[in-house]
Amino acid sequence: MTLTREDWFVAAIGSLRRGGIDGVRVDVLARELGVSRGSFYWHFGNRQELLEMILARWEEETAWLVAGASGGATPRERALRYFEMANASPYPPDREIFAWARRDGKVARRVEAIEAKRTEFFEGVLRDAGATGERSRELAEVLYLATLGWLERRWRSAAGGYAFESFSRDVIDLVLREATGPAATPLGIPAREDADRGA
Amino acid sequence: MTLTREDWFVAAIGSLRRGGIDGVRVDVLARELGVSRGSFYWHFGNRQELLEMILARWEEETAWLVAGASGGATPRERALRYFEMANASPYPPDREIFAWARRDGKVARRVEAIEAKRTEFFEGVLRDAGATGERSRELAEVLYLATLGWLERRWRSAAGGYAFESFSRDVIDLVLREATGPAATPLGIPAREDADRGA
DNA sequence: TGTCTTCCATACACCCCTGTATGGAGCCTG
DNA sequence: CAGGCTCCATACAGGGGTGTATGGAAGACA
Repeated sequence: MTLTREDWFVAAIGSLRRGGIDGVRVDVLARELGVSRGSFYWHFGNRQELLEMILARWEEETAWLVAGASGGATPRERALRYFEMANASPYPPDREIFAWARRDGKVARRVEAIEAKRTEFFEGVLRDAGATGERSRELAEVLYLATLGWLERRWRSAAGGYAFESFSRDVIDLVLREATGPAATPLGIPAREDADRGA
Repeated sequence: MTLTREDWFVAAIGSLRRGGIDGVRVDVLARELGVSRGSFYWHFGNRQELLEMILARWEEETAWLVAGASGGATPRERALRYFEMANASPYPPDREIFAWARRDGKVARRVEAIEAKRTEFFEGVLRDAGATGERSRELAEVLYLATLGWLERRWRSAAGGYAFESFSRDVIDLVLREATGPAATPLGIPAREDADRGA
């Protein structure tokens, strides 16, 4: 019944979900696993090495998402699959990685690179749906930000009873309608600021 | 040049932005303010009292947002004002409060109560725009989640050059079009799952 | 001028955490 | 069954953090 490096990693993900990156502490994990810290320092050089493993594993998530979602037949289905997979992802949670990135510039740069790949995926989806270059970039951002908002809020209250399936369909369809639509005037709204600075 | 309780609070918000709630440490603040921890323990009973002050101050933000945004003439303008104010809020940052809530059930409950007020506001906006009861709740959630996504991502890369003004206008108009539209079939999309489980 | 109040410094006890050094139990292998 | 390898326990040093007790400086006030 000896532990593996992966066992420590799994326990670390649990601590990460509960207490953020600062909650990932080797003595806490050791107590949780019922062993001493001596075991940890055999499998890992130090705590930082475990944190690096968490970040590296998280970085792999996006390739997994994009590969899986790309199997969808239509643009709508590809976006839908991405949402579904992100919602049931087994990887380290985005929220805690982002919180970590806020406190560590090196992490922030790596997170930014991964997010570029994500929006790139949505951009392709929207181009396939008929959006032009500039507009597909912006709408891709809307789609991606919607997933972030959802993942941020879903851990409590299921977003007020609003089911994930409904939410993802709503957002995707709202954006896709815009992408496939005429889009002469951006949104059927008077082109610039007309009724804005009204009062 | 003596310090006030508010001075400590302001310094705490700075630490909160940089290091999350775990980064709010009295000895760090003391070094930052150039005084000893003895000063802190005169103004506050303990660290927890400072954290409570942060949360209480954050709770006040929503009333400020709703009151300010309610001055808008049209539903669209009210939503737009909410977005603008949230984007330039002087209150403790949502992101860090949410991260805190993930680690503390008591905080989570208070956050949930505040979020209910926020979605309630958007719900009213969408009802004013013509959405029915159930639909206004769902679309309100879409709007709110979009603000969360934005606030999560804006700290880096300005969301890929996609300006806040464009983003907020896009999201609001997308949702408002849906709210004011016919909405017989929810989104101009075949009512239930038709092309979904296709391949 | 003496005293009282306000605000902060200093010092102490204590806890939690990291990293390292060392030893030891158990298994595998010849 | 001797030796080596794997995995973990124990013990130590050290840093960083909280909270408390006590003293002290500086102004208000009579």
